[in-house]
Amino acid sequence: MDSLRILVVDDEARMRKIVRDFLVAKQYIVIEASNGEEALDIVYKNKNIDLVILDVMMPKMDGWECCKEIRKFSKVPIIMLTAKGEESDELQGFDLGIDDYISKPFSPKILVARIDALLHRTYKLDEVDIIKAGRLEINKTSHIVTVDGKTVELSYKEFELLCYFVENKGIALSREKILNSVWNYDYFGDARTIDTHVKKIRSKLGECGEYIKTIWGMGYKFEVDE
Amino acid sequence: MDSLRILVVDDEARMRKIVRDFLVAKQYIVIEASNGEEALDIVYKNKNIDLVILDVMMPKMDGWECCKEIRKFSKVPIIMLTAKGEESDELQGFDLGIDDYISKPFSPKILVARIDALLHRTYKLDEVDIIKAGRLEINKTSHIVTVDGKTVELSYKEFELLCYFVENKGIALSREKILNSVWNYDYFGDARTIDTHVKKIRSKLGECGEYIKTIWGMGYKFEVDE
DNA sequence: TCCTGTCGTGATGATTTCATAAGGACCCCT
DNA sequence: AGGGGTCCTTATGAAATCATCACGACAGGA
Repeated sequence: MDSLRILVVDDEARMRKIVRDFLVAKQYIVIEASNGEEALDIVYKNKNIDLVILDVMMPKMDGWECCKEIRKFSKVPIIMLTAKGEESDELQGFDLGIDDYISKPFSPKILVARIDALLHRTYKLDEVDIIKAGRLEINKTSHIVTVDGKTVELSYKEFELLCYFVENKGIALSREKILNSVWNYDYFGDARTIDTHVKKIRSKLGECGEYIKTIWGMGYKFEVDE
Repeated sequence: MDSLRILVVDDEARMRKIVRDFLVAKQYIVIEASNGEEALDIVYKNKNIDLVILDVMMPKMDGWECCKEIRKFSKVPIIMLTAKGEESDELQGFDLGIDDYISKPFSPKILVARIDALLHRTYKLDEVDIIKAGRLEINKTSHIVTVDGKTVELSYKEFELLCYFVENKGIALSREKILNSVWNYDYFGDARTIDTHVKKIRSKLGECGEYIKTIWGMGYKFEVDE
């Protein structure tokens, strides 16, 4: 994932610096604005801003106002920085379309956690679903399997079957169970078709193919040797 | 696996509908409650609820309170729906015995993914079926037998037979009974075949083989010496 | 073409049978 | 009572039989 671009809007340079330092440390790209109008301008011209951190208290155009304006043309996630005692403003904030708020003073942990959470919610970053097993890595999101980092080409069914094995590692699986889970429940074909798929997966995975164990008279089991 | 039953608790009908639609699409059975007390009642009376999705903000009895009450008599997995900015409550939530939380607003994918993950955590692991007897351990799920922690390779029939013995430890079993239980009822071969299997199991189990006692003129009995 | 599923074959391992040895129970005889 | 014989049961090892699996090849379909 490439670095995400975060716009920090605050009239106090000191505050911007604090926030920037935390974010830069977390590999984000930070753009700064010292007032609402400038922020509006930047968001408008740079369509690639991924998140806006907006201070409430600013001269000329305050945070709420700025937020309202941004929402007229953009759905970029916005986090508001509110000073203490402004909790009553929360509801207003949510109505205006902010996605989260952080009360000052805040800890760096809170700041980064909230940003991460919001970015995840918004861009669904955490849906990346990776399962590792020994030298094997399965990325369910991108449908990619690697052995020692090298990509292995699997067909759709092979991928499904492998996922099922890995998700049930250590469990002895009968052919019937496998058929019912990986194939549609209305599939009544030959259970031997599993053998064929297992064979192909094993050969494609190379040495990792041995992770799929045959349990004689029973079925298969996925297990990583120690 | 049959359809799992999920209880959705939220005072807003609109919210319940959103969640319900996603879950029904995923083949879950959805039960609804519009407040904490109702939820409590449903969980108490229907022991077959497999998961509870609980909104935090509810009139009368809120989510935390409801969770605490449910935990007094049930271990059913609970996912909390928290509104924005309630992240600080997280820790409290986990103390109260919730299993996961999802911040609003959430994507359907997140919701379903978390539910799936939690159900797997909760019920898959419970499927692990381990029987211990002296220095012997039988893992029925992964079809593994160990003596003093060392794996012993048993064939399918041997495994079945050993399980039968262990599950009936202390009970004298006639050959006929064993045949009828471990072999298919339509097997009419020689009962001597049991002897052969017992012999193989005994030798494979080493010293633990002595757990299988011969009862002269009768059959066998599994018993761990003190 | 590539994916998926089916089939036949030989190899492998599991199961059963069989022959024989070993062991226990019982009885008779001293 | 105890030794020895006999009968019946169980243990053992080997051989025969049987079932399952891996593999290659192929067919139908997207």
